[in-house]
Amino acid sequence: MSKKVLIIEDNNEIRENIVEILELAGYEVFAANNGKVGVDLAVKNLPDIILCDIMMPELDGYGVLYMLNKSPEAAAIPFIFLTAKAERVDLRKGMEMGADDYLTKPFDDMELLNAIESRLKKKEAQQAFYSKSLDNLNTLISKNDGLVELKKIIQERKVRQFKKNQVIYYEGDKGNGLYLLINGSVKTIKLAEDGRELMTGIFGPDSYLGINATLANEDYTDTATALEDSLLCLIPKDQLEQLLNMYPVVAREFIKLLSNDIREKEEQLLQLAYHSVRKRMAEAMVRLSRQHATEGEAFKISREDLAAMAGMATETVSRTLSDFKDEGLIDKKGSAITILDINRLAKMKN
Amino acid sequence: MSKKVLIIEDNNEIRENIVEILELAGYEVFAANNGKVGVDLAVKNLPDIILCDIMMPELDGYGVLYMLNKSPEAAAIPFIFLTAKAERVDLRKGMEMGADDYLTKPFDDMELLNAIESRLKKKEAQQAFYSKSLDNLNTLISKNDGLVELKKIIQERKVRQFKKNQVIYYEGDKGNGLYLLINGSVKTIKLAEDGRELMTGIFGPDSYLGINATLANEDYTDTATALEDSLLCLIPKDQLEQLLNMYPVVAREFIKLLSNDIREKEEQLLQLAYHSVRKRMAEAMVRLSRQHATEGEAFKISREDLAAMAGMATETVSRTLSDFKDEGLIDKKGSAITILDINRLAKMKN
DNA sequence: CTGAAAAAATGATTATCGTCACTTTTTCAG
DNA sequence: CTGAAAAAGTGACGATAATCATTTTTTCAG
Repeated sequence: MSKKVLIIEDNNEIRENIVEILELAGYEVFAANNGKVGVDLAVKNLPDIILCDIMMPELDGYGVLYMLNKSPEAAAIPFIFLTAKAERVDLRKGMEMGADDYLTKPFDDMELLNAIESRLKKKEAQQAFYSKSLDNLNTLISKNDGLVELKKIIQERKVRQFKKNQVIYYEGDKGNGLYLLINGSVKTIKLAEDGRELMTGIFGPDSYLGINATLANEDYTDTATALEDSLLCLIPKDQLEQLLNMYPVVAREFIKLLSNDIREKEEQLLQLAYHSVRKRMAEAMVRLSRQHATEGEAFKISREDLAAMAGMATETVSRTLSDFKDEGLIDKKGSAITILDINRLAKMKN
Repeated sequence: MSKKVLIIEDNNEIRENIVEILELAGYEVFAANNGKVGVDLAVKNLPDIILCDIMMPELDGYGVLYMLNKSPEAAAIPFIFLTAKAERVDLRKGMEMGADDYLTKPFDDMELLNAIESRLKKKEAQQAFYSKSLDNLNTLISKNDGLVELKKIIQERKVRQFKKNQVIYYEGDKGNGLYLLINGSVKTIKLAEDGRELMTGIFGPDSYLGINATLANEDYTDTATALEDSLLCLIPKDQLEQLLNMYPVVAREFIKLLSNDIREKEEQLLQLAYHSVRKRMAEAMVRLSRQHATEGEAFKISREDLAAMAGMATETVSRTLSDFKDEGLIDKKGSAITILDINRLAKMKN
């Protein structure tokens, strides 16, 4: 079956030219001459890939991308921006919103076709990698029916890539499901009224995001952001609900996850309440090193994220880390931190 | 069927005298001449009431009470201390540990029999009240099989009274089940290394205690203490486990409870991290007034508990409350606080 | 009702950590 | 490799809230 391509471009000449090229190349092509129609077509037809101009009247390219990100189905479709040279400046913004590639106009036929091909291939590769990596998903696997069922459901779902710093969901968004983090890493933060952030969690592969919002039938309570390019899979709420009702083991499993989460949160509370910044920073280091497995290996994290993690000012983070370095507890150059003495960090008195 | 009484007393003369009196009164009597034997007999025979001397060699009365409190079954048995005048000083300690009454030696026959009678009656009354108050347990009631089942299990269980300030379970204790709070109120706290306390929860009727420890199959993560005389019912772990496996609705219900708990903890985290003491104290006031339902009504809470709730020093609590009073937000005399302007408290900026 | 003990309040002092302003280092596109 | 922008680090300063010491008020058994 031929792949479906959606092209959104207000300039008739360019659009028709692209349609012609793509049809000749054997794709099934849908075309829209403005953003609104484009979004409609995308949601209805769920094409395999979308090409979209940035500068358009009414709804521009960024707007289209934003709208598509709202629909879990459409958000997973590879998205390529078409830009004139002048627009290149704001392009990073688009890439951070989750666009996968961009083409600078004018481009020739081969450039276009290659870009599409490689995107489609990458998507397929991701899907394959994902299926394979699921075999490593020890968390929920056993010989039990319910869990096998959950695994199956997960396997059937499409994956979606999130760029570094791209937001996965916002605090207050309607919880439409549970995200399973396949690979990469993700932080969840809550915003205080004055705009300061507090990190409520930091996650590696095989973690679930938005569990409590989904399971409580409420809005997301925090904002999830990719710390690096990450692959995630959305398990829609209704499917999850069905599973929970049919298979007690699945429910039991989630109960355990939630219970442990509470335990962690309580621990964090105690720390925030009565531990000095020094001690809190040490705790954060220990947590991070656990997250990043191998000891002695450097990891990168911004002072801002560290500050949000330990609930303190970025300047205080800088100072404390400098102290730690002087004391031989860690090493650092730039944003890369290496833990040298995890035992002393873990046992820090005050 | 005649009621069973266990008497633990090292003095042979006194013990035999009491046995005689009780047998004449129609009770089935077990006697032990030291604490160890007494505990054994109590756990094995589960008498309806226990009489126990305080001063005994090896295991004294406090020790017996302590041991009995470890067994969920035995802990529910009414417990009466027998004391000489000289021992009266430390008696409060015993009462706080959960003893229900005390008799000062020497006592005459009628004093003894009356004490026993009234204790047994009170116990029965509690049990009856408890069954009735279960009807108000809206939390888990619906027409669904699973929940009806849960309710039945709860109804069959024995209640147990906890005195004001009595500990229900300690942080680190093996989680042997879930407590349902029938009436009264309970706080849960975590201890920091330096001994300072942080309150992780404050509960009113129809709440569950120790959910997460029980459901995660771990030790209790906090210490639960009765804030006033409270009635609780223990749902043992294995029965709960069975229910969870048989009835998805029950599991679903607990999942919701846990999820909401996480939400609250995250909110608390954010507050601790970035809110001023003033604001935190205001939040605590709001939470307490919600807990104690009727606005304008005074409630009692120690500055120490408030400090643990908001993660600050007791002196700071005093100061902040005085400020609030000056500003007409609350009224207070002694430990009794009345909330005057809940809206302004809730909206407090900083 | 009374007095001792516990709890609460207040005052004085100080350490911690956040803020602001500025410098230095790192990062990254071209 | 280069230079501009972003991130990290540093210094000075001050506000907040903890601590310690003491006084006042409340509680509660007798």
